[in-house]
Amino acid sequence: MAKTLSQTKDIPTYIKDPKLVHERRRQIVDASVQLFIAKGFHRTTTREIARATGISIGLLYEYVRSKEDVLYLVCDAIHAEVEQGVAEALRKASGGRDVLAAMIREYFFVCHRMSDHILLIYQETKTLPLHWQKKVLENEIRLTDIFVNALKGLVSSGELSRMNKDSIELIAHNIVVLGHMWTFRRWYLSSRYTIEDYIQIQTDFILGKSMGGNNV
Amino acid sequence: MAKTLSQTKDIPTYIKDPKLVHERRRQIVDASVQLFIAKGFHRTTTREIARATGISIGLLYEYVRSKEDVLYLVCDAIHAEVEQGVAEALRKASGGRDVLAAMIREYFFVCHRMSDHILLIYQETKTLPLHWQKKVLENEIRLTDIFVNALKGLVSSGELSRMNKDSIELIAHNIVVLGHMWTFRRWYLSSRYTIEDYIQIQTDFILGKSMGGNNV
DNA sequence: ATTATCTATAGATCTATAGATAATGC
DNA sequence: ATTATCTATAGATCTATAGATAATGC
Repeated sequence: MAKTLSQTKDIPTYIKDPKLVHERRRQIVDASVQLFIAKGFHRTTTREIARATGISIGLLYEYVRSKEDVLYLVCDAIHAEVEQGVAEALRKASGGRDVLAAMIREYFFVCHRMSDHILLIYQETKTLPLHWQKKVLENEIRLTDIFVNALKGLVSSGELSRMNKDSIELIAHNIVVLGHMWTFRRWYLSSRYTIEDYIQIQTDFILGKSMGGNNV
Repeated sequence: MAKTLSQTKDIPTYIKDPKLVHERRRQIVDASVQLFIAKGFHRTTTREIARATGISIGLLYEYVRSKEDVLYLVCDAIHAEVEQGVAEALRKASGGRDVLAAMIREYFFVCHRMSDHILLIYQETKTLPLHWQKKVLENEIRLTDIFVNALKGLVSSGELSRMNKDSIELIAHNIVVLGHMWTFRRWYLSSRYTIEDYIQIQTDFILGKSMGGNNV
């Protein structure tokens, strides 16, 4: 079979029908996410992936070139889902008063919902080939930039006090990471705080309302 | 050879001399840390560990029962080093005025120095057997508690404004995690901020000096 | 005589592919 | 006739151990 190679979404395949590629890869990703979350990437075998997807091992390798390709597809899908969740959350948050608090709230709920997925990214990013690590990290920046822009808007509309650009950017990173913190310290935090408590306290912290009164 | 089993530091061994066990394991850990940081746990083979340690593969298995034992030893050693670094840092910080800022500063420098090691813990904790995961997480809490106690001291001496216990605890977690953030976002942050800048901005943020002026 | 160490390898994977077969569309 | 799929397996590991040898201390 003199296969010809078609290119879809960075990963080449021998399957001709792009629709089919899309669908099958979605199935592969859905099966793999579960497996990777449960056992980690390295302890999941390609046979398990094929079995959970409902296809043969041979067919799996028509849709990806390697197990690492699967990991990349998984990371990419998770990011897409998070980004979509965040975009929607921010739409909800905008408009009302106290926009920043609402954004934080909605974003933290996304983290809450997608805990396992975010954790997986933290664990396995380094497992990817370098050029894909870069892609994952770019995704992370894109997410942060959403908050950077929101913060800038609030500053220029006077709802937040003037800050230099470096501070704004870093605070955006802080918000993103404090959302992630709920995922990677959840084993401890969730026994002490509900997600509602967590959001409440963190919002005060981020807005400078906890420590504001220090006397130094 | 009817070997008898001796127990050292949670991991049994057939080697009788405890001093030797300690020394060899230190060698194994030193070699493995490097390898795990460079290639990750799963992509490092036991043969590589033995070779890098300067012992045979057979001898390696006299000092540990499994590759996972090595990972646990590594995680434990890293935590000991971080904790020692932090303890020393906090000693330096205490006494002067602006204790909290000094603590943050010293702690962040520890994170800066031990970037790769902290990152490794984030990546591979989930790889450990459950009862060791728990141990690693307890270590993490112990570290956080150092900050909890420091914050409590500052509150009771009036240097920080009154806060409820939940807030204090969570802020301690925040400080710890914002230190870690420098390690897992370093690829991005270090191109924009020096560690000094980072400490400066984050300290203001934590102390509520960035956003304090928001008008809502 | 006991403890520490090494060599050689069993046994168990696991990824990826070659070659055969089934399904599809002109 | 072309595309999609499956079965069977080559080939390459990798962990862990058995059994042999060297070093140590009484």
